[in-house]
Amino acid sequence: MAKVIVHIDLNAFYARCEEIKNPSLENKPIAVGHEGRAGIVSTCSYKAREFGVRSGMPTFKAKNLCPQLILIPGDYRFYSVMSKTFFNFVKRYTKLVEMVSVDECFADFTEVIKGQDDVISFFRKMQMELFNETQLTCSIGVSVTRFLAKMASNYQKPMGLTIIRRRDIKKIIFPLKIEEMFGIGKKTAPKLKSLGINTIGDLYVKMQNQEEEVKHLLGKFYDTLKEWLEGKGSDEIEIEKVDPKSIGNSTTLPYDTDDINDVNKYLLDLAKEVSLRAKKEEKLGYTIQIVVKDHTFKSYNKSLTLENPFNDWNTIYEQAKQLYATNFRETTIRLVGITLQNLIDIQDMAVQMSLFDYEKYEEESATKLLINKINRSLKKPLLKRASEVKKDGNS
DNA sequence: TCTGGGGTCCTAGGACCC
DNA sequence: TCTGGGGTCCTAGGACCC
Repeated sequence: MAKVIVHIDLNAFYARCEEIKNPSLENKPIAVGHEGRAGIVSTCSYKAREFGVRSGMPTFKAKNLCPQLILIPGDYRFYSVMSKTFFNFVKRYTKLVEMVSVDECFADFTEVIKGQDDVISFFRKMQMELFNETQLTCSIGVSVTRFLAKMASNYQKPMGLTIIRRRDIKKIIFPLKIEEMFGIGKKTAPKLKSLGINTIGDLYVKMQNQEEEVKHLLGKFYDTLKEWLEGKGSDEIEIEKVDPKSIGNSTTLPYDTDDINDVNKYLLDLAKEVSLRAKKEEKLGYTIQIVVKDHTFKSYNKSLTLENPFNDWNTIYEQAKQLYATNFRETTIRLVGITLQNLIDIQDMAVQMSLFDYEKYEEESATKLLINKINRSLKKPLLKRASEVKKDGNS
């Protein structure tokens, strides 16, 4: 029996929040984002979109398109409160809710819908209820898989409601432009177009006629896409919060620079930020990665995996500094970032060691990492070498 | 005055072990 | 003795999403 999978998307969420805070902004072109170097539009109102303003657009460009655009700095605390209100609202209907980001969720309405003879009216009522209680507007997509529900919520905005049954795929999904397909971005779309694929339906047809060509282009993704288009994609809702796989921070510098001392100052701030977040999440990481964008916007990653996991700012900073110095000393850069990867739970680590050892380990991890590094290079047992190195260190 | 910042997942080559 | 093949880990880069 098919499930009823719903995707709910809050329309122009940040911009709508600003309108709720200050109703005089309603029906005006507004955007959340900051001015100046590297300022971009985070979200804009539908009025602003009429002028061609889009999210991700540099703010100066948005201003050019729409001189009367009202730029508002983000009030992320307020957005977070509104976001929680939204999720709590959905959870009143079903506990099977998966939050995908601040402004969207998947939910399993299979049980809720049983016995409802007018599904459309049911979701319309829900949509109005959300609006009346919170002033938030949303688009709702109802289908049998996550992919189709997502495509459905995207089909009509704002305040859209779209139901896609399996038999509607050809009618609703296939005529859409290929770039409107979830998972196809601005790199893959042109490649598909060069094969004569302009719509999602074209893609599906080519999957039958020119299988090898399309497969070569899409790799492993081919099978996933095919399943999606046949209505056989995943219909599972993940209720539990997913464990982060990495924790990172990055920043665009106020000016391009090749001064390593300048960069180190930013690396220090980033290291502290990453450390703080890792500790809050109770995670340690084995791998540190730095990311750099040069003045032409090309990005580079360099990473390093250590023997023992860590999350103290000191180790993060020292390793990042090292990675930077060995790879980018001569580069003029505009952005730098640090990411901690290969994460494990602190508990898992602490259980293996005694708590006492763990606390000590945390304090000394920077020293210990160094010891391990030396040990590895000498290929000698840890404890023996550690005592020797300590002695050396004290002398 | 081009292009934020947070992520996830995939690919591919090389090192290394057996 | 100069050479196979499988598996895993590490690293770098790229595509995509919100």
